[in-house]
This record gives sequence, C-alpha cells and structure tokens, in this order.
Amino acid sequence: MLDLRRLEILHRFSARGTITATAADLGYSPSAVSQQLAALEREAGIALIERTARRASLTDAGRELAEHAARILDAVESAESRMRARVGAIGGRVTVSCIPALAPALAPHLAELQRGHPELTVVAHETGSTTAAAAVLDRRYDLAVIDDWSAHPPAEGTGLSVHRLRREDIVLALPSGHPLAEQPGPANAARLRQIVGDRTWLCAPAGQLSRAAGDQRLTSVGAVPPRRWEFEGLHVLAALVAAGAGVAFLPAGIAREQAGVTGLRPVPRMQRTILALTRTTTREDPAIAACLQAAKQALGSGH
Amino acid sequence: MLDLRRLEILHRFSARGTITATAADLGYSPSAVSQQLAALEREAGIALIERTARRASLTDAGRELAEHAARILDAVESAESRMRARVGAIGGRVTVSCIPALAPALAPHLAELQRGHPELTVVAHETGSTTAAAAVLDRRYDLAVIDDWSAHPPAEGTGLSVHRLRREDIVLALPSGHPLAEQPGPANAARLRQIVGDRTWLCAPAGQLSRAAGDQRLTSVGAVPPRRWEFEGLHVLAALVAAGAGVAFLPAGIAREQAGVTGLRPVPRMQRTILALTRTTTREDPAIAACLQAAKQALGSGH
DNA sequence: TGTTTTTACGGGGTGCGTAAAGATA
DNA sequence: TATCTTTACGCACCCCGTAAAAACA
Repeated sequence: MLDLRRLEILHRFSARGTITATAADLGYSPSAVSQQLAALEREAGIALIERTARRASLTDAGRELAEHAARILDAVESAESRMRARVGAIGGRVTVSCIPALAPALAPHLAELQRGHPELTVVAHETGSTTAAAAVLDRRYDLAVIDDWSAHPPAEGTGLSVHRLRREDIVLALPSGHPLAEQPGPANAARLRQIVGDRTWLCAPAGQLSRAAGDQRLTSVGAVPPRRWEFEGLHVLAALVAAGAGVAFLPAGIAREQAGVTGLRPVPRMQRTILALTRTTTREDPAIAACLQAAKQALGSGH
Repeated sequence: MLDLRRLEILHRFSARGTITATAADLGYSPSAVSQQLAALEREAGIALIERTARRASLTDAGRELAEHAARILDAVESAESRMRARVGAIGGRVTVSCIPALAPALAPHLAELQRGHPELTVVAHETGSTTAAAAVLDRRYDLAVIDDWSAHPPAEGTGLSVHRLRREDIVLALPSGHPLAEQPGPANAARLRQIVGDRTWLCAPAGQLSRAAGDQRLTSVGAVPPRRWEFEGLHVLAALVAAGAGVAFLPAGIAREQAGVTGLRPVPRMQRTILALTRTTTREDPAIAACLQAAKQALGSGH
C-alpha cells in the first residue's frame, strides 16, 4: 500500500520542483526526500521522477500520482479536522501567511491567541497576495490574509474557502500642504489628471495587485504622471507622500494614520478587500478557526 | 499525520467488529491490531474504541473516522490502480469470491490466467450472493461472481461496478420418467399447481436468493407443495430431482447437465443473472480486469 | 566552484510476534 | 473454561541525518 508520508513528499515536490526545496518545506534533509521518493517509486512500480544529476523532474506518471496524492491528502486532512473538531481543543501547529502591510495589526491578536492556548503553535510568514492562494492549496499555509484590489474578490472553488474580512476605500494620497489637497470635492477624472500630471507618481513594483489596480485607473482617466517611483510596502509609500516625494493611491486607513497626508476619494470609488483564505478541508479545524477568528478581530470591518 | 495502514485496520475493524477477526483478515496478530488501534487513537487524539475485556466496539468518533478511512482508502486504491494500469503488468494479489455452483466452471479459467502470469496471485473463496456485495465494498474481495434471481439485477452505485455475465433461464426440474414431464408445452400456472401439489418441493435454505424467487413464484400461482425439503447447493438439488426425491426450480444449464432430469420452462419466464462485482476504484487495475475477463470467458453468454 | 542529487553507513525509533496475564460469559 | 483483549519484551526492519561522491552549470 502506498505510504501517506511519501505521497505528501511527492505532492510537495510537485509544487516546488526540486528535492532540496521539498526537503526544506517539510523539515527533512534532501537525502531523506530522495530516499523516500525512490521508495515511493518502488511501491508504485513505475518511474515517477526523471533523474538528472543537476535536476529532478516529474514523469507523466509522477504528475498523475501527485494529483491523486492531492485528493488523498485532502481526504486525510478532512478526517483529521473532523477529529479535532470533535475534541474541540485548540492546539497543534497552524501556519499563517499575511501581506506585510497587515502583519503589524494581525500579529498581536495571534500572539494573544497563542497565550491563551499553550498547545497551539502559530507560524506566521509574510507573503504577497498573488502567490498566497496557491500556497494555501499547496498546504504551505493553513490560513492566508491577502488584499484584493479588483472590484470583485475571487469566488470560492477548487477547495479554497474565501472569508471577506473588510472592504476599504482607496484614496489618492497627497501631502497635506499641497494646494490641490485643500480643494473640496472628490477626485474625479479631470482632477486626477491634474494632480497626477503635476507630481511624481509613487507606486508598488510591477506584479503587485495595488500596482495593477492603480495603473488601470490612471489609464482609464488618461492621467500620465511625469515620473514614476516604485517602492515596496504601502507604509513606505505613505511616508514618502508625507515627505512630499509624490502622490499615490493608498488604502484610506493607511493614509489616515500617516501624519501629513491628505486623502482624496476618487470617483468612481476605488476599494480593496481584505480576505482570508483557508482550505475547505480544514474548515472545521478548531485551531485554524480560532486563527481565522483572530484575523477577523484584528482586521475585520469594525476597525 | 494519520497513518494509512492504521486507517485500514480501523476500516476493517469497523466491518468485522472484533480485533481477532480484523487481525485474521489482515494477516496480523491480534496483538498488532490492538497496538495499532491504540496508536491510531493517540494520533487522532480522541477515543475511537470502547474497551471491554471481552469486546471492543467503536465509539461515535471511531465510526466517523472509519467512514473517512473508507473514502481515503478509495482514493488510495484509485491511485494504485491507475499506476498499475500505466505499467500494464498483470500481477499482485487478487481476491475472488464465487458462488459455489459456479466455482467449478470459474476455477480452471483463473488457474490458466495464473499460469500465464507468474507474478499474479489469485485467492478464490466461495461465498453466497447475499453477502458478496458488502464483502467487495469492504475490500475483503476484489471480484465477486454472484447470481441474482430477481427480474432486475441491481444497478451500480455506492462504488460498486456491476458486470452482467449471462442471463439464464430457470426451469421446473422433474425426474425424466415423470408422466407430467412428457406432456408438451410450458409450465403455466395451472400446470405448476398440478405438479407442485403432487410432489415434494426441493429448495435452498431460507435466505438464499433462489429460495426467495422460487417461493415468490409458487405463491403467485397459488401452488402449495405437500412437503418441503431444504438442501444446500443447486447441484445437490439437481441430483435429488434425478433420484426422484421431488421437483425444484433449477437453472436450465444445471438441469440440462444432470442426467435423468427434464426441465419445463415456466410461464411467465423465470431467469437468473450471473453478475460480477468489482469496486469502481479498481476498475482500471489490469490484474483485476484480467480476472474479470476470465470470469466472462468461463461464465459468459457464449456458454 | 557551487548546487543538486544520490549513495554508504550508523543510530534511533517503530512495529511485529510470542508469551503471559486479565477479564468476562 | 474458553475467548477476547491487552501488556511486556525482544528482535528485525525502516527511516532519517551525516558524510562523501558524482554530475553539471
């Protein structure tokens, strides 16, 4: 009979692509991963991996078995979650991913949860929104907090549960002393063109959701900034706006917290959604549910 | 992570009810089963078994986990079958169940298959039709050959694949010298009443499908036998009919092969269906497919 | 030369069966 | 007393990490 831990190794290998990375993810040595994959091949009776001295890759059979492994591991995870739900105890290890901008708000709530439940281990990393969904499905994380700058957040499906935590307005952030900041009224297309055309445009690096959403709005109103500066991190952008380095689209909350920044609401309205992602197979796990609850408290609509 | 072999033990225990029987089914000692179930409880973190010195039984959590285990094992079995299908080699161990009346016809074909494939191990048992479906779903057998005396054989569903091998007429078997046997024409209701009312009625023990189907026909035509003798095995009944001990419903093939027996076709027609059952999860397993093919050759409609 | 993978080897853990004991009908 | 279950114990096996080697960029 196929071995479950070996199937997990194959599944992880299929997601990561190298034995070394697989070993790092699972806390094994590369040697162990190599040996276990070889043993799995013996069990399956068919070559799963094409071996090069420099690189290992899946064969067709390996890819198919990895897909089966995903379903098997889903079923096992469901069973484990159900058993834990019966016990009701909050414990074990929960891995959480959070986008950097929200981590400071989330971390204290997770720490408090951990304080109340000594059996619980929370491992939190910071990851961007774009890769989080795949990482949760890959079991690299049990819970991911992301933001989505598109008008309609992604629907459920493919084993992912989407929990909407909050909707937040996006504002055009200007230095408070800026003459255009004092003018009343929202930032419609004409005003946007006027402001953007005059100042350095501050935005996230390409590939970020906030960058794509901002670019789209600028294009749609025909605003062309004279200069673009790219910086990582919404709080960094906020500080740059306050220092007079330029203007940017920022979540209203971040703009409000940053002294020396005034936010103008664009028309039509722009929003981002703060989402939490879990696997549907772990929906009943009390530890993960508790972490999700903590995220709702930390980031939910009441704040 | 839950261990797959332990889940298999739990699943088998849930089907068999005692640790001793579970151990016998799986080829373990009762000690090993007891230890593994205890380890599974530790892994699951919840009591799965209510322990009495004399008897072990599942708790609610144990029952639920056993259901999960069934799904998990299904998924694993599917994966294994797919891998074996990719290899295409006919090998491994296949457990077959056959109703006693058909075993003599089936066994030579299985033996020949085994001769052609040294890697293949076939384990054949004889089991009645009534328990075979559950036994296949329980993984006690991979393939079961049964007969069904009702008008409409069971449909697929719940993970069972039904393969129709043959339809066979049922005849009213009389000793060849019997005056009523020589009269031409079929056995309609009036003639059935006449024959049955005069002779000892030979039939299978209660609980057999052939018994239920025969009783139903006698009742529907209002035939009341003066005496009933119950014997196990259709060939035994045929021999008794030939010896002049009475009359019986028998499959046409069995009646034809028995010297000294004449078969009258009842009106309306009675039939039984020879079926093979497999799990849908093993449908692609080449070894099981080959055994099914052998059964079709041995028992199929061409014979 | 550095990275990735595999093989050799040793130690620790796990799981099995045997044997014995406990418990119950 | 006979059966079912559990515990004690020892042995074999398996698995992992360390170390070294091989292959390739």
